Amino acid sequence: MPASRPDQAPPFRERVYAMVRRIPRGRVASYGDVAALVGAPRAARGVGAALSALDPDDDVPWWRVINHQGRLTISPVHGLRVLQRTLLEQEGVRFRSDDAVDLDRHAWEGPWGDTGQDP
DNA sequence: AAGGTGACTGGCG
DNA sequence: TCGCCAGCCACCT
Repeated sequence: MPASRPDQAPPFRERVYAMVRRIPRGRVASYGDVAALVGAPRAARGVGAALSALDPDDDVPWWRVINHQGRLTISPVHGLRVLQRTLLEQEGVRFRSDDAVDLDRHAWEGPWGDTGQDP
């Protein structure tokens, strides 16, 4: 048996993608929440960087990740911010008059109950 | 290999 | 309550 396993844990980005894929339709999570769920509670910016590196073909629901205030902090270039809002609204996510998502109503509580696995 | 960047946050005035 | 500032982390030259 090998004495060491340096590559046991998947790369940061892969863990982020795997977690974001588990966010249910019509729900949202903050960058910080996702970071904490993948074991890097201070890497909120890293989550944003990981999502910005996604290809259009990837089946990762990146639009369900917003900032902790419920606002869309994605770069407005290329119409991405508008796209994100459109996709969320199509899933039934409601925005308040101040352009923030109603977190009390749509915030994802985490993977608990998703598969019955407790941390 | 060292420095710069960004789809973040929390703290402070 | 709101805006600004500095800290943090992963990734790319």
